[in-house]
Amino acid sequence: MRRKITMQDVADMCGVTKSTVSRYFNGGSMKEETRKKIKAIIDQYHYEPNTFAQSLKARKSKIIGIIAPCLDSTVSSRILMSIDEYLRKHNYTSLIINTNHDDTLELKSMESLWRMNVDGMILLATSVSEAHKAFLNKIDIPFVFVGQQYEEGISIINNDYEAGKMIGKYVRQQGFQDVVYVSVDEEDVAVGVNRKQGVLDGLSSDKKHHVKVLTADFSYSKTEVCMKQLLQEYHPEIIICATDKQALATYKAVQDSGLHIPNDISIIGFGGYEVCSLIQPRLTTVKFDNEKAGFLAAKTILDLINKHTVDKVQIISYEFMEGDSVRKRGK
Amino acid sequence: MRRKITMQDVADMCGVTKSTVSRYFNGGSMKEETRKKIKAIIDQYHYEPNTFAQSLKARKSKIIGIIAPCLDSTVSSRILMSIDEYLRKHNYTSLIINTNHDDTLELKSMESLWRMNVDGMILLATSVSEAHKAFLNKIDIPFVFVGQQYEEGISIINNDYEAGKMIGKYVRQQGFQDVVYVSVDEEDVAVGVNRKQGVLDGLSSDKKHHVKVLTADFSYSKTEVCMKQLLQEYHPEIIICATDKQALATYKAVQDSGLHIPNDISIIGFGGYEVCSLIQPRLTTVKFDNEKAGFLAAKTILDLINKHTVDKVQIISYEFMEGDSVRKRGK
DNA sequence: CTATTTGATGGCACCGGTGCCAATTGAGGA
DNA sequence: TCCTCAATTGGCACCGGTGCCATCAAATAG
Repeated sequence: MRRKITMQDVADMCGVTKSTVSRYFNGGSMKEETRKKIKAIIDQYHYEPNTFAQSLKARKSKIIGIIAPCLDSTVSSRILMSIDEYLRKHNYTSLIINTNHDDTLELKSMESLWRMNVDGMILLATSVSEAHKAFLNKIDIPFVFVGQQYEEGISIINNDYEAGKMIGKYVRQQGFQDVVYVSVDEEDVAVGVNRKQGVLDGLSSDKKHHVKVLTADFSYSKTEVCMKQLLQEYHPEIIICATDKQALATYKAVQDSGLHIPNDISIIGFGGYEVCSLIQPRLTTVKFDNEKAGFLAAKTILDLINKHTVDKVQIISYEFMEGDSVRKRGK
Repeated sequence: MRRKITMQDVADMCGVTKSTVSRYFNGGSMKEETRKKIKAIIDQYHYEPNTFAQSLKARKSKIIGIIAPCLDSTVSSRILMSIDEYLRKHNYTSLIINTNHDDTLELKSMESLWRMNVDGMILLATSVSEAHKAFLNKIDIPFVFVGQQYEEGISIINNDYEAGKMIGKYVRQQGFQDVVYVSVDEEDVAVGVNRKQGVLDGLSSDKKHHVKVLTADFSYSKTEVCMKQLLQEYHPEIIICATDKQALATYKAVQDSGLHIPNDISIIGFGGYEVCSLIQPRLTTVKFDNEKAGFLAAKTILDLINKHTVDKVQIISYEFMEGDSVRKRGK
C-alpha cells in the first residue's frame, strides 16, 4: 500500500511547484496546458488536498461539532438528520459525537471537538452542569443548545410547558378525574420539569383531580416495569406519559394486564413518532417538529459564525395528534 | 471574542519555548516547577493542542469515517452506536457522514473522508456501484462494508439468505398455502435479492405454495399504500415483509381493513426492532444482531489499520423471535 | 527597437503542532 | 577549582497545504 500522495508529489510529477498546483485548486489563472497536465496526474492518482492542512492555514475547519446523547432515539436521529442536511447544503461537515447519556463523556467530547477546531457546536444536551458552563465560558466558538434552555447562551427549545398544559386541559375537559403522569428525572429540565409542570397546571385549574406522578426514565424497559407495578395495585382512568416511548411501554403493560385501551385505561404520549399512528389503537400524542428544531439549530449556528444576530431563544411549536387511545366523554 | 490560543502563546506566557510545552503534553521529563507553570496557564485558558496540526505531523488522524445511508432507521442507528462505542474505547473518533440514500452524495462523502485523512472507512452501503469500486481501488486506506458483501474487500454481513430460508420453511411447516412476500428493490443485494431468495427457497421445496412477490421500499408510507392496494383485491393467508418497518405498515393496512391479525392474516417481519414486542399482537420476526455487526465492523477496521489479518467475510447470526402475529396450525 | 504591461510561475513564510539534536545548566567527583 | 555527566530546555526542520510577492518571458505600446 503506497503512501498517500501530497501536493508536492503532484507538483514534482508535473514539473511545476506546489504553488501552481495550489492555484489549480483555488482558481488562479494558468496556461491551459499546465492545467491539463495537472488534471491528468490528479485523476491518475485520485489526489485530493488534505482538509486538515487546509484548515490549519485557513484557521477554520468548516466542521460543526454535534454532541448527541444517543443515536438511536427517534428524537435525536430526526434532529441529527435535519441538522446534517442543512449543514451539508452549506458546505459544512457535521461531526457527530455520541455520548451515550454519559455526562463525563459529554464534557470530554466537547473538549475533543474544541481540539478539532470545529467552527461551532450544537449540543443536544440533556442537562447543563456547572462543568459544562465553566467550559462554555472559556471557549470562543459559537454554540447552540437544542432541547434544553441555556440561560447564558442560544437555545432552540420545544414549547414543553405549553404543550403539557394543553394536554392537561384536554384531559380535564374530557372529564378524567383519576390521572397518572409518568415523568422522567428532573435533571432533564425540559421534559422532567417544564413538561410535567405544564401538564399539572393544565389539569389543576379545579381541584377535583387526583394526579399521581411517577418517575421512570427514557427507556422502554424501566417504564414497562414501573407500569406493571402500578397496574397491580391501581387502575387510573388515564396515563399520560412524558414520551411516546414510555407510552408504548405503557401500552404493553396495560395490554398484558388484559385491559383495553381506551375503554379501561386511556393513554397519552409526547413526541409524535411515526409509529404512533401505526399501532392499534393509534396513540394520542403531541408532535414536536424535530426537523424544524434541527433546521433552526443548523441555521442558527451558521448565522452565529457569520456574525449575524440571532434570537436568544427560539421556540418550536407543537401539534396535537388525536388518536384513539383516549376514551371519549360519555362513551 | 478573542482568538484561539496556540501552543506558542502558552509557551510565551510561560517563558519557555513551544518544544517544552509540547513535551508537557507528550510526556517528556521536565522540572516540576516548569510543569506547574505550564499547567497553570493551560488551565487558565483551557488550552488544548489542535488535533489537526497534530495529525498533520503524525500522518494519521485517529478518525474513522463512517458512511451511513440514513441516521433515523433502527438498523443504522444501532450499528452506528455500536461502532462508535468500540472506536471511542480505542481512542478513535468516528466521523459519521449521512448520505440520505443518495448515491452521488455517497461517493462525494467518501472523497471528503479521504480528504480528511481518515485512517479507515466503514461503509453501511446499500449498493456498490462501479464508481464506488473505481474509487475504492485508488485509495490506500482500509475500508469495511457492513450489510452488503463487497467481493473485492472486507465485509460484515447478515445471514440474509439463511434467515430468509428459515422463515420460508417455518411458514411452509405452519401449513400456509397462500403467501405474499413484500420485498425491496433488487439494487439492495442483501435484502432485495438474498433475503428474498432465501424466503422463496425455504417456501418452495414442495410446489403447493402460491407465492406473490411485491416490491415496496424501506419507507412506511410506500409500503402502507402498497398493502392497502393489495388488500382491496386479495387476502393472502400470510404476508412476509422484508423489514419490520414494512411489517408495521402492513399491520396498519390490515387493521384498517377491519381484518384481524393473525386470525385473518398472519404477518412476519425481519429486523427484530424493540417495538415489535411492544405492539399487539407481538410481531413474529427475525432478529439480526446489529450491535454485533457494529462491533465487528469497528474491530475489523482497527485490525486492518494495525495490519492484523482479518476474515474477508464475517457473517452475523440471526435469531427467530416468535410473537403472536402468525396463526398457529390447527387453530 | 526599447519601455511597459500582462499572464504564468516560482520562492517563501506561515498555519500549529512534533521530535530530533544541540546547547545550557547545575550537581557531584577528582 | 575544573571536569564530567545527566537533566532540562532551546533551535530547527518538517507535516501538507495557502497566498502574497518577486521573477520572468511574451505581448503590446510608443
